[in-house]
Amino acid sequence: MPRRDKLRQEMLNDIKAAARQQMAEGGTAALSLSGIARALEVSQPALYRYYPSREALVTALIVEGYNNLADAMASAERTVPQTNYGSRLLAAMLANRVWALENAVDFQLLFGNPIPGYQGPEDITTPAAQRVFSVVLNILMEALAAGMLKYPEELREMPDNLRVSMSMENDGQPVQLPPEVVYIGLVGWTHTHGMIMLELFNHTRALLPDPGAFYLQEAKILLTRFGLTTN
Amino acid sequence: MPRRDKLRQEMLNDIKAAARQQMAEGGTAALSLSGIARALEVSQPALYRYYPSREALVTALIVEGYNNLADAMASAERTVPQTNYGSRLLAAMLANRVWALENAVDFQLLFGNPIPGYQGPEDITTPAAQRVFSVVLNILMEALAAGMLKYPEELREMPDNLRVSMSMENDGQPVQLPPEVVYIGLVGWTHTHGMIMLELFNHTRALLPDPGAFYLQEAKILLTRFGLTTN
DNA sequence: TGTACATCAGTGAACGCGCGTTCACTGATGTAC
DNA sequence: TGTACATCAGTGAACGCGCGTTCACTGATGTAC
Repeated sequence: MPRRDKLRQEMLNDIKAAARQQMAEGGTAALSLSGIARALEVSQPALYRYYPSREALVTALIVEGYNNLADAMASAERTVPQTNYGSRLLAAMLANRVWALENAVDFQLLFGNPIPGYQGPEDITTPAAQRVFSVVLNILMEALAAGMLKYPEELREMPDNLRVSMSMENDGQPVQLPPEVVYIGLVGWTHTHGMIMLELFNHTRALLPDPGAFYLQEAKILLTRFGLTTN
Repeated sequence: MPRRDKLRQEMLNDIKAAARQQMAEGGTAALSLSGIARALEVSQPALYRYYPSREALVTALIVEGYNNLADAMASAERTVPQTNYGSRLLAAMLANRVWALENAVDFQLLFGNPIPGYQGPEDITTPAAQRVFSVVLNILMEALAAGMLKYPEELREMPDNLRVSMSMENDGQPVQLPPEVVYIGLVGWTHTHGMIMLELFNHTRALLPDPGAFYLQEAKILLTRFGLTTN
């Protein structure tokens, strides 16, 4: 890579890092190009060499955020023996919480209030978002194929208005997922998401001495509900 | 009430209404005194007759929001016969979702990203927040007293780091709640909160054809987990 | 290896905008006697 | 009922600030021959 291109890559990363730093201090709404320019000691118009607008920078941060979260979950899950589906799911769920707490502003960017005046290009952000969910769905699909996944009774005859539909890319091949698998994924996602959100914004502080232990316990209970064990 | 005082009350309400209107259009971060002044066709400094600062207005909106949510849940719950604890809880849970969807910005104000530069006076906001949770806890306490609440197995011997502690005012008397009851409340709260948050910010749109049906189903399953029935 | 040109990074000045807050002031509404 | 005074609502002007974006320009880095 030519020298100039390398410097450009570094600058792109520096801008994103400064943006995150800024949001970490003043919240997601505090993201401003002028602040970034100040932090990097360049003039404000210089940033337009790298991102055509503030919106474009936000989009880049969001996409990178989804990818980082998905990577964190995937690499946590990969440390567990492949056939131990319950433990793999547990690892992914725990990684989700840890990532959210350690990257609180990124998490807010992805799952918090919509950014004022920002209308993200969905064709770019939604595939990135699906990557996160796919980490979990992949494990569920493997568990299903191995006959280790138990459909709970209430799903035996799933009413039409609950039939979740989703297809997933697997080695480039679009695969239509069984509604039950997506449903199970959603149950887990909604519950863990709620725990994370409430902990992140301090709503459970006065109640829960150890939110991590609570999270762990509920995650395990979730797994047993679908016939999966961990150890 | 003297005429001037009545006008003052109306103005206080008009300001809050305009603030909500403004946030509904541009998100919670779009709340600005100048915008409110414009909408009400008064000069900007005039607002300082009513709220000493922007912060004070935000605090008022938050407190009112918690109270409105608690009222919505409480009045939904009260339409059900008192001894039908499961149905009362279900009504409260459903009211929670409906209120969040119908008052999306208020909900964001209460449970979304912290407001930039705003450090709320916790001695004012936390009692208001507790009122919401108390609606649910009260029903659980009554169900417990009636012997209708089933502690699930995993709570038989609750480890210390899961012992949630909370006391509640009941007719002015502070009552120490059994950890198990708070725990059950938390399980319900975290799960419903996650479903609401993800639906509110459109993260489940591509997956769930009918988020309301999903919510209802999960709420019912939650109740059966603790031995409560609905009908 | 050297030259001529194209590409790119970055600057300083400027535009137009909205924001929260303070201040001295006017005029209307209420209160005490 | 009338008068004198205090309280309150609201105004216009001003302060100081930060923001995103555009523009014409300079100087450095890379490329073609």
